Amino acid sequence: MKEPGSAARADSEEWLDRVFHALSDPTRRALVRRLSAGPGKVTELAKPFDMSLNAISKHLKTLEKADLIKRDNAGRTSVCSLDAETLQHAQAWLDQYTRFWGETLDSLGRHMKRRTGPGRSRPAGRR
Amino acid sequence: MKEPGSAARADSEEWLDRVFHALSDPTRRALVRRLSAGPGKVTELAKPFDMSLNAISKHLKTLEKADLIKRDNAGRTSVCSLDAETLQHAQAWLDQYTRFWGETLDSLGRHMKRRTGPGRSRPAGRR
DNA sequence: GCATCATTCAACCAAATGGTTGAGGGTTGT
DNA sequence: ACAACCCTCAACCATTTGGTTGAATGATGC
Repeated sequence: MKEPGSAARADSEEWLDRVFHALSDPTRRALVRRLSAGPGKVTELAKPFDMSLNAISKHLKTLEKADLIKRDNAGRTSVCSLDAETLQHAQAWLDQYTRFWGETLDSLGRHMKRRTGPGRSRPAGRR
Repeated sequence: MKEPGSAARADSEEWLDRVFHALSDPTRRALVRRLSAGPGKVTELAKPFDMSLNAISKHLKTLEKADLIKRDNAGRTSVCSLDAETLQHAQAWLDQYTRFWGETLDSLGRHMKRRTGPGRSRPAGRR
């Protein structure tokens, strides 16, 4: 079901759409933060927020569709918990860009000749 | 003008809103990818895409407002380049959650019974 | 069986998003 | 001066988003 690692071809970046979109909302990030401290029932998760339970339910659904959380349905309550694997995949995506820049800023900057190679990254020789 | 590190108030997560939102669009991610290989003029950047130049201009503006790119205005052309620092800040945010889970998956994973209890799994780093 | 709690579904709304086209506004070249 | 070029601004449109309320579903408790 999850394709971050598997069919990661040009088409299936869709999951990144969902993940980053899910993370672009402060309420949902707050939910992620809360869930990072342990699972919780929906009503419990909703309590701190100044909006209807339904709103939170929708936010959780958004997070779920992004595979950022999973639900454990136990009777009449459903317990949500973080699925950090997806978070890691998102981070891995960012890593493609931040890593190279970390190097550039650090040490690579000076002994980096302009590599006009075919595919590989070429450090922006900026400013 | 950038507050990722400084005023970490509840409100100022706004920049994360912008960054993650900016990254939630495939066109904009493609632009980021392209820019990671070096700066480029707007028309040049727009060429590979199947949409109007104006659309790309707007996407670039979104990326700019998120501090993900910066513009260098040279005469009638404006050259965009990646500002990976912001990308790094976003990654740092994710790191709060993925780091702790990396551990969990690695070592903690096996002696970790399914903790469906309300107890809590493992205190993730707060803040 | 019936009321109640926990959660989701459905309809609705205002606002934002992603795209279009068309009109400018500077810059450059002749 | 003038046309061509690069890019942004403005208006517009369809669709999505984030929120609301109200009803429906389903498990629990009396």
